[in-house]
Amino acid sequence: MASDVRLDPVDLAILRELQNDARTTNKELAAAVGIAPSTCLDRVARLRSTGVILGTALRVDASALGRPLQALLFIRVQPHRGVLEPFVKHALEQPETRAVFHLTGADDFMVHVAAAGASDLQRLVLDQFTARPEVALVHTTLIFQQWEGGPLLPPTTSS
Amino acid sequence: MASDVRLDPVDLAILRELQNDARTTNKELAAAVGIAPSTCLDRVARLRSTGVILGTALRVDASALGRPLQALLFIRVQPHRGVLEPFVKHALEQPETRAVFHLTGADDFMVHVAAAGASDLQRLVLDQFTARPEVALVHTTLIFQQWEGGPLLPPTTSS
DNA sequence: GGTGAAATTTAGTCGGC
DNA sequence: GCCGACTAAATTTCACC
Repeated sequence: MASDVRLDPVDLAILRELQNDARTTNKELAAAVGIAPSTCLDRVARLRSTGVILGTALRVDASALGRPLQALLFIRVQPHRGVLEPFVKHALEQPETRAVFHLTGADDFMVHVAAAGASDLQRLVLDQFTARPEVALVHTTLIFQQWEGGPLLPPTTSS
Repeated sequence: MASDVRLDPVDLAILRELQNDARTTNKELAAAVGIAPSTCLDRVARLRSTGVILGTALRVDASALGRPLQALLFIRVQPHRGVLEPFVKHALEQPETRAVFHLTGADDFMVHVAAAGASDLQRLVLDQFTARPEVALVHTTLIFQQWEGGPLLPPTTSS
């Protein structure tokens, strides 16, 4: 549903604009990319239906919500198929979990969490991860600061 | 600007709704949380002005945009103040970069990237990171799959 | 701080090019 | 595929509680 979609320069301009601010009105968006509002509406609808645009997410301040301590948990699980799905499910059920990554390498998973403080993080790691039977090892790293990259756009091909 | 903001149950309901779908109309949102549309507009505006809501981001499919290979780069830099800012700036300037994290522990930074393929990733790591003088070591891990967590909400306090 | 109705802006539809 | 006029629905303002 989302592979090899043809994106012309106008589509790319739309994606760039909306990634800066997904609340941009269709009218402004059309003016910014140089097409009529009705055409712009079609373009965005197509980008949605083809799966290029997956949705719009609210960016919230974790500190303002009382979760100022963010960390990465690197986790090794027992090498059996069938433990992966329950593990991921359990990780996603924790309110502190922001994202889960299944990785190559020595550590099987990385879980990005936002905790209320050191004691909350300690409880999360020990009770919700280390204590689980399929979890072999948890290594915790704190996040000092983080930055978001610019708009995600296709690689520039010289074809 | 964003610390110790008082959030009542209505605010939390608004945040939960909008994190599910940031395009929810104000009318629907008001109905969902049980207040008048105009009141709801005030609430959301306050959440924005107080910095709880930082913005709305478009979620795009990296594969659909021709960047199907995502990876984490763990990077150690020379232990001198003054190298951090230029390094972060350079990392964020790469079109493949999705996010940059400054970490505790042996590795100073983790850079989340989305590449067009193995050769693009190789070029990125070698030419844009390993080649830089302040970079001491780069360790690359591929991402098999990733999941997003649920809505980020304040910890439930029993006060 | 919350509300309901009015005024304004926007999204979304449709026939024609 | 793109445009421009039209309809429907939304946002936003405001006087009042």
